[in-house]
Amino acid sequence: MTGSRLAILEELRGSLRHPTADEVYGRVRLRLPRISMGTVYRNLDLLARHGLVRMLTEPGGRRRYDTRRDDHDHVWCVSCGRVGDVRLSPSARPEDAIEDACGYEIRGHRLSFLGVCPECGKSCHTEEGRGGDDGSRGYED
Amino acid sequence: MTGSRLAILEELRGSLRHPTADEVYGRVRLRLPRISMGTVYRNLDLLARHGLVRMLTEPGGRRRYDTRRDDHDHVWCVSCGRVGDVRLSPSARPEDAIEDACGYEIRGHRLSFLGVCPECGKSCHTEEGRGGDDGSRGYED
DNA sequence: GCATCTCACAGTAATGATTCCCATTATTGT
DNA sequence: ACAATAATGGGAATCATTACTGTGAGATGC
Repeated sequence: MTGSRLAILEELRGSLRHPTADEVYGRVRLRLPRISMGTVYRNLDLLARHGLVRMLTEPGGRRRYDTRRDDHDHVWCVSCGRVGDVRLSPSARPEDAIEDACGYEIRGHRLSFLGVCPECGKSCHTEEGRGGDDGSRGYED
Repeated sequence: MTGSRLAILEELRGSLRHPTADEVYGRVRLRLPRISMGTVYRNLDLLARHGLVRMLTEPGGRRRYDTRRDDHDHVWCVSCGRVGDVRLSPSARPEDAIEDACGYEIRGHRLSFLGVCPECGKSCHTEEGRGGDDGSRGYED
């Protein structure tokens, strides 16, 4: 755990929102003025890979980072872009419970599963993890 | 509905997968060799805005397009990147039902809601749709 | 103490996806 | 047909992210 890595993690933890890499860069630079964008990306990726932060992909493609590690989902404001956290009770139908949980007026949702397709599952069994590609995106969310 | 717009929609409908803009471009260019990337993006966006296609954002950020208009969710293979469609019965717990529904070995999911946050909801009522920004991403998914 | 090794780093160039711009071309209404 | 309007092609610009390269700081061994 190097100095810049720690600074990145701390800034991320101190942030209420779910900052983009660029926002993290801006904050960390106040402490370490010589830090570079590459270092921020490298460390965010590394922290995500080790499960210390969660990487989110916003509708549109930009990435955001989250230090909450418990199981929760997200609400994106289609107007201003802000991101909130939500926890749903397991039995509730998402759309029904969500408005109460976060106060947003819900317009829709995205539900995507990440997994291994039957073809890849087969080749994994025979080739035993060809290329280590398997699960390389498991830290994304 | 112009010629290129129709060609884009037809190629999209003829595609089994969920192609990226670049893949759509490649296919449409076989028919209309002079079409440009800008036209593809402009029309995909326009078709999405009108609800004729659905825009997806893959983990990592690239966009894909889908012509199925019924309510369904997606499975992404973390190994090869292919995307599948799934329909869940409304009462089922996603993770439990999903493996049967698509044959993927599920490693995780992304659930995000798109909505209008309380602050934006308030200013909408008073300013009545300031800038038409509201809902500009409502066609995303 | 000194040579060496290694790793993270800053700085910068390169890439990939998407958007913007503008002169030209197609489409539409009359 | 003709003017008004909208869409297009081609290329440049932008944005987010990744890759490359040389440097320095700290660990390791002698």
